[in-house]
Formats: sequence, C-alpha cells, structure tokens
Amino acid sequence: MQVTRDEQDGQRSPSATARRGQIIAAAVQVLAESGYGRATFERIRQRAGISSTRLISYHFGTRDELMEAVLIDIALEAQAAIARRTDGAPTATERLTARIEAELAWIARNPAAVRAMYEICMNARDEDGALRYGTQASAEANVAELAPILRAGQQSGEFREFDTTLMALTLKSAIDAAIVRMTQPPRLSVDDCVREITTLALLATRSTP
Amino acid sequence: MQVTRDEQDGQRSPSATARRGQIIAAAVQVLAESGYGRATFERIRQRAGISSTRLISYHFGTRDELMEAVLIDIALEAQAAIARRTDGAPTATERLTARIEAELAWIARNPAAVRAMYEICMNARDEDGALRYGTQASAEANVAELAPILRAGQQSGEFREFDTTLMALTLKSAIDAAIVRMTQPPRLSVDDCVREITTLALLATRSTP
Amino acid sequence: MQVTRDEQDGQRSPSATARRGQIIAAAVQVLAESGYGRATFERIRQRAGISSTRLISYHFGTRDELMEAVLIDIALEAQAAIARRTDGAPTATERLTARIEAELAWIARNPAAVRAMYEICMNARDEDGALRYGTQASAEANVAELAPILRAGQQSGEFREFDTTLMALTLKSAIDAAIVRMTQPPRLSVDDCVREITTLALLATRSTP
Amino acid sequence: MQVTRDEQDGQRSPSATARRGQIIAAAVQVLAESGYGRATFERIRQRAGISSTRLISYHFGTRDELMEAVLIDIALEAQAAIARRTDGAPTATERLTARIEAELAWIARNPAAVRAMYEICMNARDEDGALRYGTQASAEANVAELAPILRAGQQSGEFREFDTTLMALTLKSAIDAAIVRMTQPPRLSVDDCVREITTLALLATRSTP
DNA sequence: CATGAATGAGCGTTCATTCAT
DNA sequence: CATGAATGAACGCTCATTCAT
Repeated sequence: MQVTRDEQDGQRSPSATARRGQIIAAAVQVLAESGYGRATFERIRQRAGISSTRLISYHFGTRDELMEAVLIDIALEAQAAIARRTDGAPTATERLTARIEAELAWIARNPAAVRAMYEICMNARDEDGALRYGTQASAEANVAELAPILRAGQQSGEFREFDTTLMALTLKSAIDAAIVRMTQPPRLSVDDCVREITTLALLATRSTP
Repeated sequence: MQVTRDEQDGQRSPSATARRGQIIAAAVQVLAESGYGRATFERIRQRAGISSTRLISYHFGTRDELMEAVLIDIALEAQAAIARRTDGAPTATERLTARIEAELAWIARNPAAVRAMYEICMNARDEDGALRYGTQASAEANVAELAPILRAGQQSGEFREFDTTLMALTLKSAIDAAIVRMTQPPRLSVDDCVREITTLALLATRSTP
Repeated sequence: MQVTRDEQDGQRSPSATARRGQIIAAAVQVLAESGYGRATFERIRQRAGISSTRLISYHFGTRDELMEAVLIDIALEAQAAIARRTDGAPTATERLTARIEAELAWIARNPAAVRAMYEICMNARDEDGALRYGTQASAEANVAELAPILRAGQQSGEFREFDTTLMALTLKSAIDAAIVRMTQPPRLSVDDCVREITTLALLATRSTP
Repeated sequence: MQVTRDEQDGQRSPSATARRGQIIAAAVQVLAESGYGRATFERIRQRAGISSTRLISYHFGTRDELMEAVLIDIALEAQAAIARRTDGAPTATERLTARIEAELAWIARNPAAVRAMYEICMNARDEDGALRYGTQASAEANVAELAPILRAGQQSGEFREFDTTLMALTLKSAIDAAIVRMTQPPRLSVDDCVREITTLALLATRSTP
C-alpha cells in the first residue's frame, strides 16, 4: 500500500474536505480509545458532533472505505511531518538519522494516531477473513522510504555494502521495538530511544575505515 | 490475573469437560484465523462440528465468559508445558535457561494459541470500553513466574544483585520481541532465538567474578 | 376454579412434598418481588437454594403448572386459615363476620402471597393469549364460599331476603377495596378495615325488624 | 413523572410522527389484548401492518423506550381530552365535577388505552427489578391536577378547609374504584358512576353553611 | 428422587447500508 | 451537500423444555 495522494482529493470542495477531516479525526479518537470493534458509525458520529451517521456513509461510503481513509490520512500526515524534518539534509547519514528522529518524534507526539493505525491493521479484514492491511504492507512502505537513502549512502561511500532491503527491515524492527519501549513500562524517553536507534543505525551502516 | 485451576473444574463431569475442550479448541482456531470480531458463536459452532450455538452458551454462558475460558485454558496449558520442562533443574541458572527455552518452544509449537490469546487480549473489553486483559496482566503473570527463580539465583550466589522485577520484565520483553522475530520476516529459527535470549539472560544476570 | 385438594396429593412422598413446598415458597417470593415476567425458573432456583432448574420442571412439569400449583397452594392455605377461624361460629351472622375478619387478617399477614396470586392472575395466559385465571374465577370461588352462609342466615331469619350471589359479589368487592386501602397510602389499619366491612355487611344483610 | 410534551416532539418530521402514532396504536391494542409479556415487537409489527420489527426499534430505540412512549402518548391524550371538557368552567365546583365526568368518560371510551397503561405500570421494571412506573407516579400526577382546583375552591369559599393533597388522593381512589365497577360485573354504567362520584365529591368538599 | 446434557424457538438489539429526496 | 426513512442480516442471549440416565 504505497500511499499517495488520492486522485479525487483535488476534486473535493473545501467544505467536503473539512467534513472528512472532522470525521476522520473523530474516527481516530474512537479507534484509539474504544478499539476497532467498537468504532461504530454511531460512536464516531457522537465524537464528531454531527447529526446523523448518514453523513459518514455519505462522505466515505462503506465502513471499510472510512477505515482506509483514516489509514491513508494518518500515513500522509506522518509522511509529511517526517519529510519536513528530513528534507534538506545534505548527506545520507544525516538524512538517515533525521528520518529516525522524525519518525520517533511523530510517534511520540501522535499516540492516538499510532494506536488507531494499529487497530485498523490488526482487525480490518476482507470478506474472506484475511487481514486487509497486514504488517507486510507497512513493512513494504517503510522499505520504500528507507532503501533509497541507504542506496544513496552506499553510492556516496558513507555506508558499507549490505542488502538495503534487509537493512531497512531491520531498522523498521528497531523502531517498532522502540514504540513498545516508549509506551509500555519500564518506559524510555523519546530522546533515549532516538539516541539508541540512531547509534545502532550508524554503527550498522557505516563503512569500515 | 494469576491463572489457577478453576474451582468448578473438579466439579465438572468428564463429558462436560470434553465438550468444553472441543469448543475451546474450535474457538482458538477461529480466533487465530478470523480474529476476535469474527469469532462468533456461529463460526465456532461450525468449527466444533456441533449442531447448535446454544451448546456453547450452555457450557460457557456468555461470549465474554467463553473468551475468558479460552484464555485460561491456553495459559494453563502453557504453564503446564513449561513446568514439565523446567522442573527438576537443579540450579537457578539452569532453571532460567530451561524456562526461556520451554517458553519459546511452546510458542513456536502453538502459534494458533498465541494468536488467539493475542486477539482476546487486544480486543476483549468490558462495558466501559476498557481492555479486559491488558498487557499489564500478562506482564504481572510473567513476573510472578520469573522473579522467584531470579531471587533463588541471587541467594545461591549464581546471580548478581539486581531488581528482580525489572529483570523479569526485561526478559519478558526480550521474549516478546523474539515472538515477533520468529513469526515475521526475516524469520529467525526457534533455536536461534533461544540461543540469543538465553545468552542475553545469562550475561545480564551472572554474578561478576 | 373451585380449589380442592389435589388427587395426587396423597400419593406424594413426604420428601417430594417438602421439595414442592420449598419451591413454591421460593416462587411466591420471586413473584412478589420481581413480578410474573421475571419469575423465571432460574430465579426461583436461586431463591429455593437448589442446584438445578431441572428440579423444578421435574416436580411441576411446565411453568404454567408450577404457577397453578402456587395458586392452589396459596388458596388452600388461605382457605384453611380462614376455616380455622370461622369454624364453630354458631350463627350465620357470626360466621359472616368471622369470615370477613379472617380473610382480611390473612391478607394482612400474607402480603407476598397476595401479591403473587395477583401477579399470576393478571399475567398467566393460555396459548390463545387469554387470561388463564381471570377475576371471574376468583369471584366465583368467593361466591361459593359466601353464598351458603348467606342462605343459612336467610333460612334462620337472621338475614333479610336478597340475591345471595349479588350480595356475595358485593362483599367480595368491598374486601378487594379494603386490600387497596390497607396497602396503599393513606393506609388504613387492618382493624379499621375489619370494623368497616363487618359493619357494612351487617347493615346490608340484617333482616328488618 | 409529570407528563409534558417531549422536547424532541417538535423536531420530528410529519411522517415520523405518523409512523410513531401507527406503531403506538398497534402497541396499545396488543398490550390490551395480550398483556405486557406478550407485547413483543413481532406482535406489534403484525398489528401495525408494517414489514419489519426493525422499523419499531428505528423509531423508538429499545422496548422500554417504546413502552414509555406509549405511556406518555396515552397520558397526553387523556390530559388533552379532559382539559377540553374542563376548560371554561367558571367555578371550582363546576371544574371539579367536569373533571370527574371527563375523566370517567375518557376511561369509558378508551378501555384499551386504560388497560395498556395498566399493563405497563404493573409490569415494566428497570434492571434492578423495581417497577418503573409505580402507582405512586400516577397518584402524584393526579394530585398535581386536582389540588389546584381544590385550592381555588377553598379560596373562593366554595369548598371548606381540608388537606388538598389528601382529598385529591381520596378522589383518585374513588375514580379507580369506579373503573373497576365500570369494567367488572356487576357492571355500572358510566353515568351511574359519574353521578355517584360527583355526589361524593361535592358532599366531601362543600363548605358547610 | 434427582441430575446432566442438549436443544429450539424467540426476542431485543446493533450495525452498516440503501432508497429516496 | 445533506438528510430522513427504511431495511436486512446477524448476533448474543434467555427461557422453558426434552432426552437421557
């Protein structure tokens, strides 16, 4: 699920976009607090402070489509926030550390969004009962983001030779582990996590002198 | 939720116990395959090959109670399997490694049960919408199991001085991480995981000479 | 529904009779407290302190039969209590006042039974939806009890000529009204009610000199 | 439960109001004929001639809410009918007699509604098993209606001094008794009842000359 | 006399969705 | 852009009852 801006997005009127945003925000809160199973149209309606659940199905169609919209919205926002912090870094090393830092910072600042994403990924299923958005999807997305940075570093000589896909997955795993360590006792601070993961990343990637 | 054998357990007739087992086994499969939200009485009925969902509510009462029964059943079985492998180890060091090994082995051999447990813990909620069985509960259970071993090792001089609760939590985290690494690509073998975690545990606990 | 001692009653073993009494007593309490709709086998089982609802259906068959048994039990007990107080009164006048007094006294002393009776009469229905025990039935029973006394008084010259059925119904109505006045504010004492109704009865029946 | 027009009532569309009325009317009939316990959504659906019970829960939510809506609807209709007949009476005496007359007339003309009300009041219970709408509530409502008339009569000198609450309760009791006499054999005509109760009321309240 | 196991029917409720404007 | 009305499908649960010993 490579996330790109929806085609229809440009065609939407400003008020429609606002309504969608309002509903998505409510859905995120409900998902984070009450879980996927209880994230019903009715609860989301209450949270959004709108009059009828019909408004939700009007703007998003089915429940599955709403959930996908939530997922995309969160992913795009995260991407944007991370890109804002990562752009402009001249070297691959700096871009890598900036990216890790930005990712962890975004996670720390948006626990509800993270939880909502998690709820959707672990529960949304298609008619056959198969998970719609497995961990696979999110892993692929991450590889797509990290691999280019890693390749650039290898070409510039900053990084040693390694399998970029495997390294991207490894770093993704480390970040996932950090999420747990930031959210569950004994808690680590964001800064500590950032320090740890960036150190790990640099040691793992730097070209041996 | 320290899991002990249910009081009513002894009072149950053999046939009732068998039926319950049959239904629990079916529930585990459905939970693992289809997730908590789709683990309905009807699906479980099909899996168990019984004629009516009424049989489920007859033996377990409500859905929540069924889920709790599943949870308890899995926990008891895991405890028993681990105890079987751990008992008789003379030293704390051996008991610790045996325990880690047994736990990981059980996990590797019972992926459906692990997944079912996970589904219940992440989705079962009470009327207020709060998670019924948080990670907290499972963490506490693990501490209760590990801490005595660690204390014994400290008294015998095998282990250095450290906070046993914190160490137990840390080892629990390592095992949780290992679950992920055993189940998600790039996959590690059980043996590799065992080796890694036991090494980590021994290094972390051994008394400095 | 002229209530007579059940034929099977003599055939029942002492322990069966005791069990039936225990269950009936529990049913009366549940009916009085929770109403007909909530007077389920399960609630009665709890009250009776027995292990299985099966014991109820074993002794009484269907729910309807249980309710009828409760009704009969109450009616017989009331009849007996009233008869104990009424027997031996030499004149019709005395028997009439004794009867009114005894009836009101029993009612005052057995509010739960009265309420249970009421619940059954107002709610028990047959398959067609018709009330099983209408007010009609209880009225007829009362007439059957009172009319002989009234007729005897007429023959002895104590009472004037009147339609005994109509008079019996009227006195029954007065007693029903007294129940309400004894149970709902502004409450009247049993003694006041007795005095009022007996006065009314004597004035209404006595032969004019 | 002082009955006032529901706030939402004005917000309801004409078609919704019509549907609600249709369903309430059907519910009244079913309640009167089959009793509270058998007044299921399915039976009401049949009576209302609608296609799905879902339409009932759509308009009323839960069964309890439907029953409350029925109760309120009946109470409001009775209030309105009585007010129509009572308004414009110049003296307290006339208003009192008009009110008694109107009340009995409404009761005589709406036996099904009376019965339905009765069924709900005697059977509807909350989760604790306590009656939702006791006789207390209806008594209070009646006092609230009658007391002002009585007070006005006292101030104008038409009525003697007495406790208005107690008198209101007494008149309410007399009316309740009249209901029984109108509906159960030996039946009295409405006119007879009206005559009797109004006479009683006037004698009981008039200021002694 | 008592019990355990099983069962079928029915009920209210919830949920997302569709048909109309 | 928004809303109201209606709907069908599924679910968990409760209840009394029956079939076996």
